Amino acid sequence: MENREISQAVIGRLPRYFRYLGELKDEGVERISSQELSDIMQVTASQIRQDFNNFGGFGQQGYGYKVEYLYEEIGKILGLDRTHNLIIIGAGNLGQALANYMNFERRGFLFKGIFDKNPALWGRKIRNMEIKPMEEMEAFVREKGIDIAVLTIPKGSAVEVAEKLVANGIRGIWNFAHVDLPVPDKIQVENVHLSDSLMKLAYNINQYEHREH
Amino acid sequence: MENREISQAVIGRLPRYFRYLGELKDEGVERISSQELSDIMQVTASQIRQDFNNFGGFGQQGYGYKVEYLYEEIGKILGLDRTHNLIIIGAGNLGQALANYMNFERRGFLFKGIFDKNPALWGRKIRNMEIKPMEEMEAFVREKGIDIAVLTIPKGSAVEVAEKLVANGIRGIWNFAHVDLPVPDKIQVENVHLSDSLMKLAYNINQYEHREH
DNA sequence: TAGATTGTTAATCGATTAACAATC
DNA sequence: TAGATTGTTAATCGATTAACAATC
Repeated sequence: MENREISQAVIGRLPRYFRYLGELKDEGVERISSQELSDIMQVTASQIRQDFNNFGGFGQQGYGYKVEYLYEEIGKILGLDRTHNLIIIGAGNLGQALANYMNFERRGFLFKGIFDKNPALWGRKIRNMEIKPMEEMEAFVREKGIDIAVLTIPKGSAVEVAEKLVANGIRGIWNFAHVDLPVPDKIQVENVHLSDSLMKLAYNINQYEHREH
Repeated sequence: MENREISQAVIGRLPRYFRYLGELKDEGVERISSQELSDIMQVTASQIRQDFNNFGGFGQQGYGYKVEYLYEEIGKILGLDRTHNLIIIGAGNLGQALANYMNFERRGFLFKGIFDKNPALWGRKIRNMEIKPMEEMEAFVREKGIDIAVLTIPKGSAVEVAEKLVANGIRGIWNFAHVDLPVPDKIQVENVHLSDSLMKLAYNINQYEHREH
């Protein structure tokens, strides 16, 4: 669809646009101007128009944007019109929580398996899916065409597991392990470092105290 | 300690510095130059020096930085030298997973309570802490001096709960609900929108396919 | 003292915002 | 046609990188 490289700053805003447009659509709103959307989302109308125009004109001068159309188009840009096969590696609390979060399936992320190295968990069912031994992971990724692996394992083993995933054709890793993964450029990694996020919150709380106000 | 406003871009990098310095410290490394750290962390030495200098000089010309000292100082900047009282609101899968994530305690985030509106969960124990009814949350926040609330509830009730938290003196919200919280400026919010993160990963995976390579 | 490396200023780059011509 | 609002260029702002003088 598109050859220019879009900045990650723009990409990072797309899911939020998508969310707001989905809500507007559900409320039955048919059209919206960048200014109206600006008021709701607290970003400048200028940024909204710039962002959308990275992907070609979705609007109509003098009219604005058709909510449903824009929603669909942003969904396509995000790749939500296709399906992705996803596995979870690490069936601890967080892995189980993510497995049970049904909403991902709605967006085309198909939960295909969950693995753990702990034998005590093997065979136990989560979302009607048996937890499998880690040893079976590599063949599974290769043979079932798994696109995305969710890493919810301790950081000690994360790098090694990531290497195996890459060797077996994974395309993206959603990394909850508290470590940076050294993978080839062609593999996409999205980090969710929860403790980093909490530290940032702590900083902002304490900082506020030290400011004059 | 500091009056200039530090950009969120800088703050966002501090936890990662903290993590790497902690690892270096554990490995027994005593000193490091910005260039060496640059090689390890894959950011420019210039950025490292600029970032640290936002908070005053931590290094020594001709020598570099003392790892342990720098680690301690960044910890202080992040407010990890004090404790924060934290509650979790929503005892679903994610709330339970976070409650069980012991590591936060090590950083001074003290788990003081967990609440849910579902009576079936009341009294059940997580990390030796009984799940309490939502009705008790407001008084608890007020009386126990709770600083941080972790919101792991559906988006439908998140805004209303956030308002109650604010009214009872909360200082920061770690928001996992898929909605933006309209709170006063003095309340800090750190959003973890998991599905946004997954969509971003999906975009990058699909985008890579469409590029020439 | 000479060498190394910071702290800091200056230059560059990229992202955001403003402005306005194009056009529905 | 007049009014509204986009698409897009230009201006501004902020963040990153480069350069180098200060100094340990």
